[in-house]
Amino acid sequence: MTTASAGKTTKKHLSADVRRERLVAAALRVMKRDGIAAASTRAICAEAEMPHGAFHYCFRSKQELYAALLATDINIDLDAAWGAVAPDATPAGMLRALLHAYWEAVEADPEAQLVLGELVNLALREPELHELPAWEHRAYLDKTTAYLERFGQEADLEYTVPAADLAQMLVASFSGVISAWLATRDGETARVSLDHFADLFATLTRPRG
Amino acid sequence: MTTASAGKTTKKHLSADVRRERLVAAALRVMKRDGIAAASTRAICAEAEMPHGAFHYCFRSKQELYAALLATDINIDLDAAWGAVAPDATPAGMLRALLHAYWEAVEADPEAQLVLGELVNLALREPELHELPAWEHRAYLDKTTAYLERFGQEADLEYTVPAADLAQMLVASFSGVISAWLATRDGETARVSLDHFADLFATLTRPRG
DNA sequence: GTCTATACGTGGATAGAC
DNA sequence: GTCTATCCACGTATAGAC
Repeated sequence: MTTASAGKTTKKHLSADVRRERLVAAALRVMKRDGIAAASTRAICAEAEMPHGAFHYCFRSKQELYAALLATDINIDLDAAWGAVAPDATPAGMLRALLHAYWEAVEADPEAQLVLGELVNLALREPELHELPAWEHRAYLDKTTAYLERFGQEADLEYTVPAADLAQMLVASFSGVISAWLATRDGETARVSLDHFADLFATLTRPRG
Repeated sequence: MTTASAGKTTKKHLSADVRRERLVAAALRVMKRDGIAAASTRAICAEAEMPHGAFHYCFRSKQELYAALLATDINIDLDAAWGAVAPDATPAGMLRALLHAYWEAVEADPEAQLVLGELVNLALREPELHELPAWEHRAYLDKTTAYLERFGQEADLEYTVPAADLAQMLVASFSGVISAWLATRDGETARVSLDHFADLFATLTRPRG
């Protein structure tokens, strides 16, 4: 303690790491609320209750913030969404439950999907960020594939196409339903589509042996 | 002819309508090349070889240009893509041909998909533009539904789900495959997904009677 | 390490000459 | 109707005081 203000609950002298975290969180809030275009470095610092100058000793550039945002898991947490799904139903019922669990998370936070879309679009334009959407997509596919394989073992099922192919289709159809829903906000239609997809994907399973 | 320069091939005194067209076309070129963020009114006017001031007596604001862009059919022309598909194959073969025809158009012009995504994301944020993606999506669904019904009649098929539901799934799965491909640029995987989808959707058809 | 002030470019939009 | 010059707000980034 070299100063006399040791007892004050001052917010100064935060480490650069915690500042980075707060800036990332603040950026996400601003983007969800007002869109990525409104998330200037000034707006983000204001949201984080930091002076504007703080930005550039936490990030060398704004692109670095974008990269940090894409590295955090903005997307739905598959483990959380699928953790509660009962593992002993029929394949069709199982897949329906899976998709509905995921869908609830989407409808609970539409802004997250909007921001994710904006961020991915932006990254696809910047050569330095282009690999990030690819990585995120790959991670999603891997998680889905692993889940399908685990489920196949537990329910004593096998798939008539490679599990990776089925994962691709699951992810693609879900992503497409989200896009449609963001435009129309018609949740009923989205659910109908998901149910149909679940029934279709169930036809790609059969008892093992 | 009130001036002495009657013989010159001057580009002046264009009607506001043709200027609007040229600005919209120029905007699309700039966006495809450099992304929507780089498509400033200045850049667009330069691309259209017009002075910057021309912009604001063709459009009251930049939002008006966005609206004009979304009104033009940036998306794949379904009639053109599907016109060449042979109508006498099996349902699965027919659907494969359909999806492949569409997919060729996507891979032939990836930038169009990037711009479309950027434009839709932008419109979803602006209350005044929010209805445009909904309209475009609706138009796409209607066209797909009409096509499915026509195909059903010609091939003497019926669908085990409403044609509108099937159209939703076609559009959603396709849109999802595009998203994945934009991130990964893995055309082989995209085609595998599309073939699987075609086979699945074929199971939703049966001979009429 | 922290923050203020500022530099510098660019954005959309407009006023007013022609 | 057409175009030039300009306005003003805001973007990222940095210099330099504390």
